[in-house]
Amino acid sequence: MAEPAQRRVETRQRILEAAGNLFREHGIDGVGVDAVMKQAGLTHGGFYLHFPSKEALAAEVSQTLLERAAVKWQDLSRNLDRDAALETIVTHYLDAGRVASGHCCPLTTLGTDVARRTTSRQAISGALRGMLDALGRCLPGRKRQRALTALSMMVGAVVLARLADDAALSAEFLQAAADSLLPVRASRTQ
Amino acid sequence: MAEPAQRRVETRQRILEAAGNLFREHGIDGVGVDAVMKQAGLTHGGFYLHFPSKEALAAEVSQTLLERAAVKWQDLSRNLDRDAALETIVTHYLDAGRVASGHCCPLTTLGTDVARRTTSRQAISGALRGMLDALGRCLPGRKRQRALTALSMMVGAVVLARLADDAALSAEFLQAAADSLLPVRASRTQ
DNA sequence: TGTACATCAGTGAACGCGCGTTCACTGATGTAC
DNA sequence: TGTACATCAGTGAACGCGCGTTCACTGATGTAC
Repeated sequence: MAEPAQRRVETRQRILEAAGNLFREHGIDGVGVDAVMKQAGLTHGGFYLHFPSKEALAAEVSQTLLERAAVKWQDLSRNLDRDAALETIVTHYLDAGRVASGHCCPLTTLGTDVARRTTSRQAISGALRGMLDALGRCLPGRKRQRALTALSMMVGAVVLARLADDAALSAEFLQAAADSLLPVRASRTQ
Repeated sequence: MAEPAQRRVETRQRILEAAGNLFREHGIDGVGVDAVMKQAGLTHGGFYLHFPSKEALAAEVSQTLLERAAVKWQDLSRNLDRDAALETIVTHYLDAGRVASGHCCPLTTLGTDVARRTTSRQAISGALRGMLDALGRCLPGRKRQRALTALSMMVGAVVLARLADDAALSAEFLQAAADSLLPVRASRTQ
């Protein structure tokens, strides 16, 4: 069966997925429309049946990825107890494999790209607020302050881990951030 | 007098300076050779008298800016007492005006750009180590661990402050990081 | 059930703009005599 | 001191490639009769 409308939605989704991976790995300016379409198993001409421009795709990709992360954190922080939620969020975020492969948080890979484009700045702030809320729910004490510094530390650690050419230094950044954010676990993690 | 060799060096320096500012503000891919040369008060044709390619310029710019920061931190950490050095480094790094104007640390504005280019990754790691050493010298206790998390937090706070479209949220990130890193001052800073 | 037609996602050649790079030329400065 | 020449940083027109975008066409699927 697979009625045409359904098929169309699936194709669009494949393009978004392909772009999400490629943009995070090589940057928005580092990937052409043809590469995205090839990755999605199509040819470049069909792109404009699904998106009005590359810029629009970039905006939707970063927005979608960020919202997905924010929603996931919100769910975790509501459905697990504090410590378990925090540990899940932090260890997943700082996972060395994901960082190395580029499948990591769009804040760290597209942050500067997106900061320079006007498009969807507002949606990004919304996602940021969602992430901060979720983190605050998992943290004791001065929640707002601690959520702000925790998010900063996670983002910075991933940015720096990707920047260091040396795997050992990369790992140090990720490990130090994890130990600092999950003090109880610090002793047995390593 | 101003012998020609001297003049040549100065011109080259002007180009580097112009590129440093423009690249940090708009990204490497967001600025053309012609824009850099115009900012330096020249026309684009002369660029290749000073640099073999735009890519080479980008590598030298990021390397120079990072080394400059690393050296400055090293000097501060050696010539001031601990608390004063730390306060100078942190408040300067997290200065809201500099962040907003784009004259901030190249780690936060060129980080992802540079992470994707092979050029000069090694020099960058060198600068990172220098910054970590300097920070460690200003911090008590487990110096290495604290230097890693402090640098991560500063970098992340600036990245997030630039990403947030809302000035209040921006300021929150910078303030929270400063308060966390300079606990003694926290009460009187605000 | 079979044939003719309509729809539309996808194809791939072509277009055109932006930008990195090249090159013949200019004009200011320094040197030789 | 003045004139002729050499040097070379800088100019700006031109080139060509990459890439975003367009468009005439294809071919598979669904509908009418």
